[in-house]
Amino acid sequence: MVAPLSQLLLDMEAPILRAHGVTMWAYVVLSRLGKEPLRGQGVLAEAIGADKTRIIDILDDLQERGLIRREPDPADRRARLLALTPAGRRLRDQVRRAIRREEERMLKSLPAEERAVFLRALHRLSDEATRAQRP
Amino acid sequence: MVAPLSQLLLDMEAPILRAHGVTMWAYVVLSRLGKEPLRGQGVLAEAIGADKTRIIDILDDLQERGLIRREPDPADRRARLLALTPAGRRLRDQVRRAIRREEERMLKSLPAEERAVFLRALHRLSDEATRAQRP
DNA sequence: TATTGTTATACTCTATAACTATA
DNA sequence: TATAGTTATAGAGTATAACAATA
Repeated sequence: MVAPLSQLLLDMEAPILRAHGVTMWAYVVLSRLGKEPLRGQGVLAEAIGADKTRIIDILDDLQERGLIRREPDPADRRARLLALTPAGRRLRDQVRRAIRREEERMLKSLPAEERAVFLRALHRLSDEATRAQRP
Repeated sequence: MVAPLSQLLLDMEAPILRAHGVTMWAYVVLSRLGKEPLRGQGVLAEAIGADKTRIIDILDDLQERGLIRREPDPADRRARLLALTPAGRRLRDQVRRAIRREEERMLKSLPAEERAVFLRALHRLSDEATRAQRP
């Protein structure tokens, strides 16, 4: 039951992401970064459950488009400091809002009370899931 | 939230499937077939959301191991009739029981009432998902 | 000619190993 | 020497196109 639901969500998100010119992983990166710089691409990759080699092209693209800052850490110039630019934050918020709207639509078939319980349970289980995967 | 949960379920199922000597797709095939023959590999592929070319090796293997019957339909010898053998049904039931046990374990953190609501909502949403994907 | 299953091929995603630059 | 990032390569999974058998 979970797998088809996950697939439906991906299919729902795909046109939204495309309309905003980002791939799924690019959006995941934008969602994880904030105004305050994150230290190290490896740390970011680990945080979003991706390989460090996989996010390089994504970061290249986001940087070229002015959506993230990415500069060597003065304290250790091997590492990169990563942060959203204002434009990156705007884009992330736009996409997030569009996706949330669609999610709301999908949840419309559930009565309000049932929906609240469902989301709470889903939160709990997915928290356990992420914790179980990095023990 | 759904994606990590889906991943956790896959990771949980992997060792069970391996212990019983089946891949995920082989188990999906066994789960879909019954005693009464299903007519056509294309129909089966469509039903489990796979490509018809992808299930051929899986069917070859399951047939060699005596877990399914697979014979030309006398009425139209282009198509194949597919059904579980008794051994196939036994294996499917064993795997299903083992997976259900693990799922119960994962749901233990939810209060009984919450769990019931959660599962009902999940049923509803995943039904809508499968319907939405084949309109 | 159209359809079922099969084979061959190409494409995408992901992981692994080798390389560079800093430390 | 060890680590962060990068590049190059290989592998799994999937989809597309061409083919053989039957209708």
